[in-house]
Amino acid sequence: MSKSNETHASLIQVSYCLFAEHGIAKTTYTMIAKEVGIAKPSIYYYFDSKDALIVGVFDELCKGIEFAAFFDLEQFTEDNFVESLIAIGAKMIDEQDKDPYFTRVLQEYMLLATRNQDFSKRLLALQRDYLSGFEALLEKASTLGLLRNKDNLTAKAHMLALILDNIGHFMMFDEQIDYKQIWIEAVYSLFTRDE
Amino acid sequence: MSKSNETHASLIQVSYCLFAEHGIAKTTYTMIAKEVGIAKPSIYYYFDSKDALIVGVFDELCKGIEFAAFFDLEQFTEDNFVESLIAIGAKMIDEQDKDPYFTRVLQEYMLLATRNQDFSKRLLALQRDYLSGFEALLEKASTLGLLRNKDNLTAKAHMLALILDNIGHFMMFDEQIDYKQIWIEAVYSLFTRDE
DNA sequence: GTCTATATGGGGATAGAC
DNA sequence: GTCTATCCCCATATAGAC
Repeated sequence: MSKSNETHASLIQVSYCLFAEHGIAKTTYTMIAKEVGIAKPSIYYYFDSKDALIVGVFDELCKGIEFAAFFDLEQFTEDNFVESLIAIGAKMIDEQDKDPYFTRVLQEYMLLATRNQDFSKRLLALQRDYLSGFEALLEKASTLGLLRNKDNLTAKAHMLALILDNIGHFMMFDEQIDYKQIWIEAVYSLFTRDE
Repeated sequence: MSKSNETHASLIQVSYCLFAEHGIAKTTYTMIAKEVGIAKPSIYYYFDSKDALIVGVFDELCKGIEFAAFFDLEQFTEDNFVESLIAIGAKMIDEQDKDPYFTRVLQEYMLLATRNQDFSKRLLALQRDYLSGFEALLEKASTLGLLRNKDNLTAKAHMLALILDNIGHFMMFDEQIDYKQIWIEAVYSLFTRDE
């Protein structure tokens, strides 16, 4: 990796952490430069403005978090459907547990998105990707005859998406809740199972 | 209302709106003073610092949003339980629809709370209030024999709290989802009903 | 690519008159 | 209670050498 790429990556990485710790608006070039170990004006060689840096961090944040990165429709079969769904949710909860910065920074961008079309378009696309992903998943489950009830698949799919999403929000400042159990209950509530 | 109280209330109200539109960090005394129609230093008569103003807006934000303000346990009976639960959710969704500022400002404070003990304590208490409120509600439903399944009442209660909470988040930037239907599905998924 | 030096603007906050 | 005038600081950003 060239020196240029190294510094670029370091700028993104450091900014990401500082955005989580102090918020985007209160993170300054002075703080970033100090942490990266370069002079403040050097940042302008990589990003024309603070806004450009904010976009750069967002680009990085969005990498590899689309629905398909976690859910592979093919892997779900009649025999493993419920278990797979629960396992993936548990995995996502673990990852958020390990990187508490992620949710915070994402929240920062969600708020930015309420005032900025570019961000709102991209976040909306991401959200829609998850909603339609869960819809496809439940359709497959329905075809396999695994659902307790086949009505309103769309609303049910959205419900799952909402729960998984909000677990992240809650985790930001309440560690005492059994999030995996909530996810299990949500999944069980839709699927038939021995009781 | 005295002149003093009038200005105080106006400062809170205007700040609340500006916080939603521009974010707390990017809202300045200059903007607030202009909107309220007083000179910038006059604000210091009411709030010693910007931090004090931020707390003042938060105090106002917290008024009347506790669980009991929406859910009265007494009103839930065997006959109206599911309908009441659905109706209250629908009412909360309508209110958030009418005041899109509320969720945004609350989100701003949630992020502040990740860096500030005072805010995090108070938000945590509010969250716990909702979680235990839903627990009590489901216990009553269970006693009345209305639940499909009596296991893991806590996780089920938390699931409802999560969904209602996150509907607000989603509403911030996606108006095309049938949120009331999602709430209905969530409620139905726990209660027995004719199918 | 990275530096030092510097410009410029606007933020929060205070002094003190009315 | 509200004003005008003013201070200090630090933010983003630029100029230009190396």
